[in-house]
Amino acid sequence: MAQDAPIDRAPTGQEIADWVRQRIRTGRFVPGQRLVEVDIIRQTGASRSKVREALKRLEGEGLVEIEEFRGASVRSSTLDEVRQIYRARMALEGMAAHDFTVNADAATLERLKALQAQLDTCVHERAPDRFGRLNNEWHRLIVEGSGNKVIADHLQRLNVPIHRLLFESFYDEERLKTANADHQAMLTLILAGDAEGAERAMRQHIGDGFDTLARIEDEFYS
Amino acid sequence: MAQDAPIDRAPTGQEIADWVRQRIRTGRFVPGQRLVEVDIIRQTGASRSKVREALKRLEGEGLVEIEEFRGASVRSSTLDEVRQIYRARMALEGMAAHDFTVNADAATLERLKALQAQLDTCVHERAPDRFGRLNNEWHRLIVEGSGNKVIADHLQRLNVPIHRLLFESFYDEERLKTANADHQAMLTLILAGDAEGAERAMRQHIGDGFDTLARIEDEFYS
DNA sequence: ATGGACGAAATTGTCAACAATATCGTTGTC
DNA sequence: GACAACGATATTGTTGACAATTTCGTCCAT
Repeated sequence: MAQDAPIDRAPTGQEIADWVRQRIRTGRFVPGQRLVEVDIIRQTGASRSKVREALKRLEGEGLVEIEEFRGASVRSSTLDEVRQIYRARMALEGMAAHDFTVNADAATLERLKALQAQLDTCVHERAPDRFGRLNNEWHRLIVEGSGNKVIADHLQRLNVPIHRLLFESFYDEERLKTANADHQAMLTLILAGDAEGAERAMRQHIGDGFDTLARIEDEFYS
Repeated sequence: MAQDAPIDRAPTGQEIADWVRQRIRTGRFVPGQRLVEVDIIRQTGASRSKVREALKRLEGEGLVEIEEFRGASVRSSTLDEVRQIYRARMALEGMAAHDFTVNADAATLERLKALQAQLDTCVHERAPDRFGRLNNEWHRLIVEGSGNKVIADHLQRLNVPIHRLLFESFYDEERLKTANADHQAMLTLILAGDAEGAERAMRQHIGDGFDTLARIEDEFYS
């Protein structure tokens, strides 16, 4: 599933960008780490122009930082910047939840119900890692099902730098339970057609997610 | 103020991207128009690598479309895509209005009041063009003053493809009046510290903006 | 040992030439 | 006149070599 190996044919700039993004998400490229062109060339088999193109693209997305004659490095986010990202997520994903309630078709609703059942299982089995993955799918399903590609695109960009953090919280079992309860409540609101309720719930849910995260970070740094 | 002439020293990729963006905003590059590398080189004095870098960057922002061996052209938005953009704006700028109410300092509030006074004058003098410019400043002040740079950044990207549309509506005098009334009402809510009220008002205001636009487009195309 | 000066190596930035492809006008045929 | 085949031109894609700058190790004086 997750393509992580070098690519056989000559990769396009977009593919290299994807490759780097993935490695940032999975934590193989950590914040501050320098991204040396030759290394990427060796690992992907791409030409230098393509690598440089990809790095420029990633700079545009705010994922890497490029200094003149020093090259690219993975940008690190302060806690305050993470807070700002979460605030943007609250706005956009809240809107997505609203529009999902209005627009989602029957098949998508079924998929959401099925996903919810799987998430419930994870809670019972105390499987935070699997919960994290399914949780991501759950959120993505809402966003894609809202029918707003612009919002989906911006949310995807917002999520990359915090991707790893999205899993952190679920090792706290209390948080895992409340998060799942949030999802169940949202599902009920969605099925009832209460778009504004779903939006409020989504915003609250994401806001709580950040609060948990901030608490963890505080403990970590104190 | 608006720098439109070629640049003297060798421009950076970012500067060329800005240059192209500006020309798209001001309508000198219209949707569908092809952006030939040599032309941009001639007009900016930049090297080809830089121009190509800039175009790739703009592609990443969704502003231009690049086809293999056919080059870059200005992307055109369908009415539905504009609707999606407005929906994203409602979410993000609504959140910005909320946070502005909580975070804005006294100096910024004064600037907002001054701007509002200028806008009132424009309504009296029936100056839709000036109103459009000041209106943009008004919205930007709210966003910048909210203290959330992430949201500010995403909003700026959202606005570029619809920049010209933002002026269209104000040639309808009715719209100009209601828009200004909206601003006044929002200012009152902000000064009263009613963050949630300000957010609701902002969302309503932007939603109405799109409705007006959609009506104009409908008339235009029928 | 510490710190500075120097130079080699590593890394990024720039440019120009060439290859691949698309575009457009011309010609010839029906 | 319509249309296909063809070639000339224009345009974009790719590569490699070279320049500019930083980085890092070495040597030397204190």
